Amino acid sequence: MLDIRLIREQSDFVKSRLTARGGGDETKIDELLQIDAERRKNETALQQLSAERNKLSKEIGAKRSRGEVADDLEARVRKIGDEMIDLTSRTNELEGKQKDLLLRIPNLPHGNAPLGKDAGANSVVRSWGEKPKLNGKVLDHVALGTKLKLFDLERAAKLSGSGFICFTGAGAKLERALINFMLDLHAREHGYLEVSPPFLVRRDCMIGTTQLPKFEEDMYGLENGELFLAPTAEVPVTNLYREEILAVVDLPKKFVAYTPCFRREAGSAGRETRGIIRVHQFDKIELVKIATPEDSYDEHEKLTADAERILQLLGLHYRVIELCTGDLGFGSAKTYDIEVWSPGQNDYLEVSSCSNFEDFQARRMNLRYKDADGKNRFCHTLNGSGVALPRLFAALIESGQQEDGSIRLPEILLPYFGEAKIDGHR
RNA sequence: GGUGAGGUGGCUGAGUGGUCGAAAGCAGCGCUUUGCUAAAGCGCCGUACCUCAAAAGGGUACCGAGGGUUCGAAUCCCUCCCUCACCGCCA
Repeated sequence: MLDIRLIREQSDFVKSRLTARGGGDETKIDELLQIDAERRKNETALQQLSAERNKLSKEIGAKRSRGEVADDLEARVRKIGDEMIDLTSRTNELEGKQKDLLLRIPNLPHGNAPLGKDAGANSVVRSWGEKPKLNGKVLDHVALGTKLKLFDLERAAKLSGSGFICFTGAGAKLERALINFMLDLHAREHGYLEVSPPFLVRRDCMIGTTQLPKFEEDMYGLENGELFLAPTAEVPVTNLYREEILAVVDLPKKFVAYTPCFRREAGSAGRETRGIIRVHQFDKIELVKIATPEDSYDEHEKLTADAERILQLLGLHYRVIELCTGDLGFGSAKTYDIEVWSPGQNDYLEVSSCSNFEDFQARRMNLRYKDADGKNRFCHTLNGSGVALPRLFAALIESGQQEDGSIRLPEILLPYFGEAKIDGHR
C-alpha cells in the first residue's frame, strides 16, 4: 500500500512511476485524490460537530449534577447528533472506497529498475557455472522421471486432477533430501531462523502480503472465504509480526521456512505446463526478512546470494535476472529472478524470485519498528525462494543424467540422500 | 463442539453512565541531591487521524472488533473474534 501522503504531495511523481509499470494504474490517482479531499473535508466537519457535542454534553452533566434541567441543551445536542448521522455514513463510505483503491494500486518500482514493458526488457545481471556436457540422447525430466519411477503424474491426476505431482521411491526421497539440505544450509550457515508455519491463513494475512484483494481468483480459499491455502510461505512468515512494533536492535529478522504452496494458476493452462514445471501444489523453501529501510537493499543482495548458494553447491548452471519495471510483481520495488538451466527444456527455469517490497507490505499489515529516536516507522520486508522445488528437481535430474540411464547426484547431497546416484534398480 | 471465566497503555492492575485517554505501581527518559556499582525527590512518558506552509497549538477517535441504547459509553445491550480452564471428539 502506498502512503496516501506521498500520493497527495507528489502525485506527478507517483503517476510517472506507475506509468513505468505499464498497468494503467496511474489513472486511479486522480480519482483517489478526489475521494481523499472530500473525505478529509467531511472528517473535519464531523470532528467540529463532535467537539461541539462533547462540550454541550459536559455542560448538561454539570447542570444535572447541580439538580438543574437542561432541556434546551439536550435538544441542541440531539440536533447535532442527527446532523452527524448522514455525514458519518458518507465519510465511512469514502473511507472504504479510498482503502479499497489504495489496496489495488501496485508499489512504485525502485528508481534504478530498468525501464521496460515486459520480460523482454529484463536484464541478465550475472550467470554462474556452465551448461552440463551431456553425452547421448538428452531426456527431459518427464522422460527421466517416468523411466526411473521418480514420480507418477497419471496417478496423481487420478487423485487430484492435472497439475499435481506424486513423487515415488527415489523421487520422494530426493525431494525430502533437497528440502533438508536447503533448510540446513540457510538455518546453519546463513543464519536464518527456521519456522514451520500454518499452511492455512486468514484473509488479513493474504491482504498483508498483497495476494488479496486483487488476485483472489488465483488462490484456493476455504470456509466462506475466511481461510486460504497459502500460495507461498511468504504469507504466513511475513505476517508473523503483523500489527507489532519491533525493537530496532532485533532487525533484521531472518526466517527460512519449508511449506507446500497452493496455486490455482488460473489462466496459465497450456503455458509451460509440461511435467512438474507448473503445478497447483509444490514444495518450496522460502527466505523472509524484516529489515530497516536503511538496510533493506543490502539485505536484498545478501538474500539473493543466499538463494544462489543452493544452486552453486549443487553445481547447477544458473543466471540472475533483474526484472524491468513492467515485469515487476504487484508489491515489489525491486526483484531478481534466479533461473536454473534445464537441459530438458533447453531453457532457463525460474526457481526463485527475490524481492524487496520496501514498506509496501508493512504498511498493509501495520508492521513497524521503533527507531533510535523512539519514532515508529514502517519496516521493510523482503523475500525470495531458496529455492522452489519441482523445477530444481527437474534441472537436477536432467543435469545429472548419465549415458547408462542413471542419474548422478551432487556430492553435497550424499549425507541427505544416502546414495551417490539414482539407477532405477529400486 | 459444549460449559465457565476473561480481554483496559511496554508490563502489572484500578475503574460499572458525565469532570476518564483513563488511578496506582513497575519499566523507560530528563533533572536535582548524595554518592564505590545504588538510593531518594521532582518532572516527562500511548497511538492514529484532522487542522496548520511548518513548528507550536487546537481538535477528533481509540479501553479485543463491529453494531445498538443514551444528550453523553471503558462502563448498559446485541453479534463476532481471541485467550484461559474443564468436558466431549479426534491425528
